[in-house]
Amino acid sequence: MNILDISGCCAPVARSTLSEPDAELLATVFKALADPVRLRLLNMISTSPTGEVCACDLVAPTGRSQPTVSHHLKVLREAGLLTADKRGSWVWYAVAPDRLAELRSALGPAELPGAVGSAE
Amino acid sequence: MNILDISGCCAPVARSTLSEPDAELLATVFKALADPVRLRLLNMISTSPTGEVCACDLVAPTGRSQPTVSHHLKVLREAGLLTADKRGSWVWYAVAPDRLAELRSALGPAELPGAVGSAE
DNA sequence: ACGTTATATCGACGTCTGTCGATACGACGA
DNA sequence: TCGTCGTATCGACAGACGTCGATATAACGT
Repeated sequence: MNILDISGCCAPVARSTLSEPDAELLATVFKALADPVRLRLLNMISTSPTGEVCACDLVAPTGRSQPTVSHHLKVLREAGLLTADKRGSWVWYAVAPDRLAELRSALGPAELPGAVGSAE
Repeated sequence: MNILDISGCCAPVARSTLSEPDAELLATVFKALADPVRLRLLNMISTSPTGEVCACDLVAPTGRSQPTVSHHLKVLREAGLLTADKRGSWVWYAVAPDRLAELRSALGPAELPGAVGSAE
C-alpha cells in the first residue's frame, strides 16, 4: 500500500503551503530514509548491476541480524521506496524509482540558483 | 558546525558504495526532515517572500509551544538546513540552499530514466 | 513425510525523540 | 536599574524506534 501521494507535482517543501496532513505523509517517507542501515540497503540494491538483490545477500553486509534486516526492508517497502518480488524461496528487492524522484522534487525546485528563497 | 560532507559530488544513495560512516551522516540530515513540524517550518521559511522569517512568527502556525519550536529550529540548524541571524532581540531564519541541493543529488543521479536500477 | 533453508512476525528490551512547563539569558525601553 | 519581551536551555515524561532471540510460515529437496 502506498503511503504518499506527491506524484502530482513539485516541491511541497519549497513551494506553496505544506498542510499538516501532507507534512505527515512527507515525514513518513523521510523517516524511512533516516536510518543508516536502510540507506545502505537502498544503496546496495540501487547499485546492483541487475537492479535487484536477493534478501539473503543483504543480511551479512549490514552486520545486523536477519530479523532486523527484514524489518528495515519492510519499512522501505511500506514507504514505497522498494518493491519485493518473491521467486521460490527467495525475495528479490528493487528500488521504486518514482518515489525517489518525487522526493527529489519535494526537496526543491529544479535548479533555480538563488533557489528556495527567490523562487521567481 | 556542518554535519555533512556530500558536497563533493553526486548520488551516494544511487551510486558507488555508501560506507557506514557516510550513511550515518546522511541519515542525520534525513532525520532532520523526518518530522512534520520541521517540514512545515522549512516550508514556511522557504516560501517566505523575503526568504527569511522571524522565529516569533513560527510558533503560532505550528500549534506547538515556543520551546518545542525552538528545539526543532535547532535541529534544522544543526543539520545545516537553516541559518540563523540574530538581529536585536529577534532571530531570523533562512534556508541554506546548498544542503537541500546536496540532498537532492544524494537521492539519485541527475535524470537517468531507468534511473537507479540501470545506472550502468 | 521429513528436514533444511529463506523470510517474516512476535515479544521484549534499551535508547532516542517530541513535547511541555519552568527557567535562564539577553536585548530593549522607560 | 528595572520590567518586559523574545529566545534558548533544562528536566521530565510518554511514545516511537532499532535491535535481538525465539518462533512461525513457506518453499524446496530427499
